[in-house]
Amino acid sequence: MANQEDIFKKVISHAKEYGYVVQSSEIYDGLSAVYDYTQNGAELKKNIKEYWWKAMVQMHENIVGIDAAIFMHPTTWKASGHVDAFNDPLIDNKDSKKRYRADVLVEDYVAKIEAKIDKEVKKASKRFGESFDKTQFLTTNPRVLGYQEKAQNILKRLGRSLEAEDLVDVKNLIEELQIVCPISGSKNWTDVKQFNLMFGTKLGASAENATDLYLRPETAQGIFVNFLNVQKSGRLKIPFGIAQIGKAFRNEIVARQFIFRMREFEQMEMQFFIKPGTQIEWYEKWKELRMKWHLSLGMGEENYRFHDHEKLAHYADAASDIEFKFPFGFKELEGIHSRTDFDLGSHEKYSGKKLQYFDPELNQNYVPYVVETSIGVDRMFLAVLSNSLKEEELENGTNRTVLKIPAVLAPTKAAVLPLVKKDGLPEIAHKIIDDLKWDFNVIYDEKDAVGRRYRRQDAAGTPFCITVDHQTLEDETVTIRHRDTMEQKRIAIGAVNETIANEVAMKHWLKKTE
RNA sequence: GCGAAAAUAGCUCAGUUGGUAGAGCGCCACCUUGCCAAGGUGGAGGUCGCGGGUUCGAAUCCCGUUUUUCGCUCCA
Repeated sequence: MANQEDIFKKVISHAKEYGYVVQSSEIYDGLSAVYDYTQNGAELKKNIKEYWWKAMVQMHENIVGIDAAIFMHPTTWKASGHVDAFNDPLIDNKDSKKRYRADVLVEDYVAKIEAKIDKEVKKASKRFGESFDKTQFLTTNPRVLGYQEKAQNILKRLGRSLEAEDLVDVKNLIEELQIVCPISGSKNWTDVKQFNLMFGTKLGASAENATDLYLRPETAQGIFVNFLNVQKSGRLKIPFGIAQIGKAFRNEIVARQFIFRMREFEQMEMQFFIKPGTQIEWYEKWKELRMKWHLSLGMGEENYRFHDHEKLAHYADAASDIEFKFPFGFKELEGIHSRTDFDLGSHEKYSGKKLQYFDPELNQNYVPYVVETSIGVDRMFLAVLSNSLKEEELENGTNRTVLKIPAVLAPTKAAVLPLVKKDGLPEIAHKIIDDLKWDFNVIYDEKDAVGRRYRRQDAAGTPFCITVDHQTLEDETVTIRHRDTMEQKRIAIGAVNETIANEVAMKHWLKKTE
C-alpha cells in the first residue's frame, strides 16, 4: 500500500514537472480541490475529449452532439431531483466521529417501531391460528395502534421540520427519541447541518432583481430539456442518442485525491433514447460498447472491471460502473445507467410540456426510456496519466522514466532533433517540422546530447523522435525512434508524415472499438 | 467535517542542542562531445506555505490558518 501511495505521489509531481496539471491559484496557496491543466495537460485532455466525441458522435449515425449552457432554469433541478437529493441534513456523533444523514437516523428509528408492529402481528397470528384477522388486528389492537401513532407522529414532525428547514427541531427530535449512534452507542451529537452539494449563484446584475441559480451538478439535464428540440430539428428516430461534453460543479464535502474528485469537473455524457421495455437490452449493449472504447487504448484489460450497483439512485432501474485500477485502487471511471423515463417524465410534470416521441411503428406517443453513459474527463485523464508513468531499468543498468501515453492521445506526437547543431542539420530539422506541423503537434530540440533529448521526450510522453544526422545530408533519410521500444528505423524524409500518421491517427485506434 | 502525517529552489530532499539556508537533478549562457541521460566554465532561482507569539536571535519552539496525502465519512 505504501508503494501505491508513492506511485500516486510520483504521478502528481510528474504531472506538475512536465506541464500537465498544477494546483489552481498556486501562488495564493491554492484552492482546495481545484486544478489547472497546463500546456501538455490541455493537449492530452483535448485529445481524450476528441477521442470520445469521434467514437460516440462521428462514428454513430444516430447520435448527435450538443453544447448546453452551464446555467439552467432553477426548476430544472427540482425536476431532476437534485434540490432534494443534494440537500442532506447531516449530523456527526462526537464519540464515534461518524457522520449520518439526520433524516435517515430518524427513519431508521421509525423502522424499528415498525419492526415491533410486525413482531406483534406474528405473535398474535401464532396465538389465534387460522382465525387471525390481520387487518382487524392492525386497526384494533391498542399496543399496535400506539406504535403506529408514534411512528406517524415522528415522520410527520420530521417532514414538517425538513420542509421548514428547521434543523434545530430535527436535532431536538433525535434527542427526544434518544437515538444513539449505531457504532459508539452514544447520544453525543453535533448540531444538524445542511449541506448543499450544488453551487449557488445569481443571474442578473442588480441585487433585488437577481434570480437564484445553480451551477449545473451534472450535464445530463441540458440534454433532457433539449430532447424535443434536437429530435425534431434532426428528424431523429428512436433509438437515438444525444452526446455532450461539458463542465459540472459539485460542492463536495470531501474533495480529494488530486484530480479524481474535484469541485469543478468535466463530463462526457451520452443519453440514448429508446422504446420503453428495451432498456435492459440497450443497457447491456452500451456496457459492452463503452468497455470496448476503453480497451481500444491498450492500457491493459486487467485494469478495468464492471461494478454493478445494488443500491440504485432514484432515477435508475439498472446501473453499472466501469472501474479502473488507479494508484489508489479500483475506482469509478464511467457510469452506465438505465434512467428509465424518470427525467423526461419529471420534466413533463414540472414544465407542463409534452416530452414524447411519436413512434410510427407502434402508431403511438410515449415518453422514451433513457440509457446513459457518463464518464469523467478528469478521471479519464488521471487513468491515462497514472497508467502511463513507468520507471524502467534498461539493459545497460541505467533507468529511464517514460510516459507511455497511448500515441493517439499524446500531447506532442514527435520531436525533431538535429544530431548536432551545425553542418546544416538544424535547418533540415526545421524544414521537417514545417511539413509535419500541419498534421501534428511537433517540437524541436537541439540542446544536449541526443540520448538525453530522447530521455526528455520519453518523460514528457512524446511517442516519436525524428533525428536528422549526417547521413541525412547524403540520402535524405532520417531515423525515427519509438518511445516504448526505443527502437530506431531509418526512413526517407518524405515518409515521415505517413509513418507517424499510421500510429497516431484516431482512425486506426477507433477501428478497435467497432 | 473528524483524526493522523506533511509543507524548505522547477523536482526530490538535507538542515545537527534555536545563531537570518544547502545538495543532487533540472533550468539559462558559452565551450566541448555527438545515436539512448548525468564533460567543462559561468549564472539565475528560496523573505524556509501564510499570520501571530516566545526569544538578543526562529526554517527549527508555541498558537492559529491554508494546502496536500492517508484513514473514517460522503459520493447520481
